[in-house]
Amino acid sequence: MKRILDIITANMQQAFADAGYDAAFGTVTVSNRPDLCEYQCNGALAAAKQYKCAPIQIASAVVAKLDANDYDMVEAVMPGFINLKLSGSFLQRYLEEMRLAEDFGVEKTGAGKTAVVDYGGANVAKPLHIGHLRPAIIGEALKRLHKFMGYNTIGDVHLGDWGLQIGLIVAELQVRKPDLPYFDPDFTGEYPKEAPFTLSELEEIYPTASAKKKEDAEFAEKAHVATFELQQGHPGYRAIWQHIMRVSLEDLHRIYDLLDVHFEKWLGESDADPYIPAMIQRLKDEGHAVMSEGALVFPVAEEGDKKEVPPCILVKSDGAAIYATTDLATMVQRMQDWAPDKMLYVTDKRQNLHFEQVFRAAKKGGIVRPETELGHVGHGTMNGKDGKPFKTRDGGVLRLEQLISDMTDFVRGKVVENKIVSDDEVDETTAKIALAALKYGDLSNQPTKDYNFDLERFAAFEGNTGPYILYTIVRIKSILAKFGAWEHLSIQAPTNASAKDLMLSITKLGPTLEAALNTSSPNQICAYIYDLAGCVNKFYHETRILGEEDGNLKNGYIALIGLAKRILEACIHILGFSAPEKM
RNA sequence: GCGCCAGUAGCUCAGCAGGAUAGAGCAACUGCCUUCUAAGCAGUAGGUCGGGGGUUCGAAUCCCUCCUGGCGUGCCA
Repeated sequence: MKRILDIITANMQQAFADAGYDAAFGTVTVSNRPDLCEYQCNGALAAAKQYKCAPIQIASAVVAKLDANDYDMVEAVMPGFINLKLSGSFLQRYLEEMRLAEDFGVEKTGAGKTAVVDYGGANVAKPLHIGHLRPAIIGEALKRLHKFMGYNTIGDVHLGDWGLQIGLIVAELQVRKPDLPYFDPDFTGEYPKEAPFTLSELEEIYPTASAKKKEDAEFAEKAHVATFELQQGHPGYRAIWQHIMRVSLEDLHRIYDLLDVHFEKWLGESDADPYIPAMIQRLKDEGHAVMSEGALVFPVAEEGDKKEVPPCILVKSDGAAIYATTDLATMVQRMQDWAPDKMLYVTDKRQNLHFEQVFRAAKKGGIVRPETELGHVGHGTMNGKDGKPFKTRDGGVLRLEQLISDMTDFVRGKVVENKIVSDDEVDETTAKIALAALKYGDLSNQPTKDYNFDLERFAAFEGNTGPYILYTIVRIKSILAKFGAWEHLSIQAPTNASAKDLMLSITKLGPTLEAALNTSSPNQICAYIYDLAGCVNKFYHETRILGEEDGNLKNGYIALIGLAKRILEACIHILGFSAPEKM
């Protein structure tokens, strides 16, 4: 469907042309003075200089040429604004078309394209902690947004499952349990099916080994050797690695499920490993990769750089690969297997320069096509309520699972207190509200900014929060349930100001989603549904819906809130949460 | 040193392809439930948009400069 702004702008441009002025001045915007009008055009002010006459004269001349059929009000006001109000019948037609169209007629800008969203960044053998929350939530929302906009989407968790961290675990395990068959070079039988550690042991082994590495040079050397041998295919170490993967993945799945975050692909650095040798050879052959200070690097500095851009390091001076290498090799794999048009990386913003380097190398080295879109969504840090890094009472890193359960416990208390839902529905309702509070609290901030996590504020049942959005939906659901079948009812022209405001808000869905996609900013969707929910609540407050005696009018009201509900639900689905039946 | 980001109401944040009176939420205060869920709605109060220059008829928004804070800046991810 055409955007309303495009329709009005086209009208306005025609009017400018008809009045003898450059049509380019006819751009219409949403009004910043809703008390005066719904849409405005400031072109006459800009045109005044070029045509050397008073802006109000131009505005008046244009208004005289404007086809007034679609408007309730068209006026030129000092110093030269052109103010517009849409007619009720125009809105009625537009919303009815939205109601009947698939996905509300939002233009599928990604149709036929494939987008890979790389988010998560979980490491095996380490529990998810609060640092993993933002990439998971933001990445999931961006992936779903791309899907809604027509892209074929592939979410990849891109596990940290390779390299020194595994070597450290192998080395530490050997210290603790040297008699295990994995360490016996003469062992020829089948390795045990059971892992030689539990999840909680595993989660303790890694930090212990990591700390030991710093103090114990001999141990560090062992870990490096183990890493090397693992990568060379040492059967015992590979078997341990398999155990680590199995035990860890099961737990990672469980936690991501709690967040309603789902990956299409559970690939990781280990999957990129096989692509590295050929890639490096090719980059060498083509002269992209050169030796520098003992390392093999890919220079990516460009003329006009404001800052010094260091080269991408492909092979360290000790012969090992590094994260830039696996990131590039991962691109090789993705291009080969999926040929995506777009790759989006959701990680901490501090990795910005790294991705700048990798993207440049990917383009220069022909790893991706020249037109492949590469983007880094660098998110800010989630800090504690006091604005300082989030820590547990004893100074440790808070586990993601703990954060979720803290939020859930807090919300459960309120749900029970309200006594609206029956006992056997408490768990499900609580889970939905808690997830909405957590995700909306995060997503309503700009991704790039740091923000402070405040459990009470996010789960507050008033204000600009996830629960407020859910409550609005629940109210509508309650009315619709009492009304009966409503899906077939048609939108009618607005009968009062709050109905019209609600309709105007609904029309802004498409532009909002497009803007959110183009700027990778789910917060724009949050701002939109907050506005929409406000319009719904105001309409709800001012209009007796079920009590309306005029059946025709009542049907129109029902159709309107039904459409609002569908849009709200579509939006929160993109954001990654859902509404309960009651709350 | 160089680069990037941020500085808007007491607090948390929108707004920033220039436009009319800078917007929300929280906190404070005031109204509105015998009527579709008051987890709601309406209102009052609260701001030198970090400072200073400049461009413009018009700047929170663009340019310059300074201050403050955070981050990055070749072999961690």
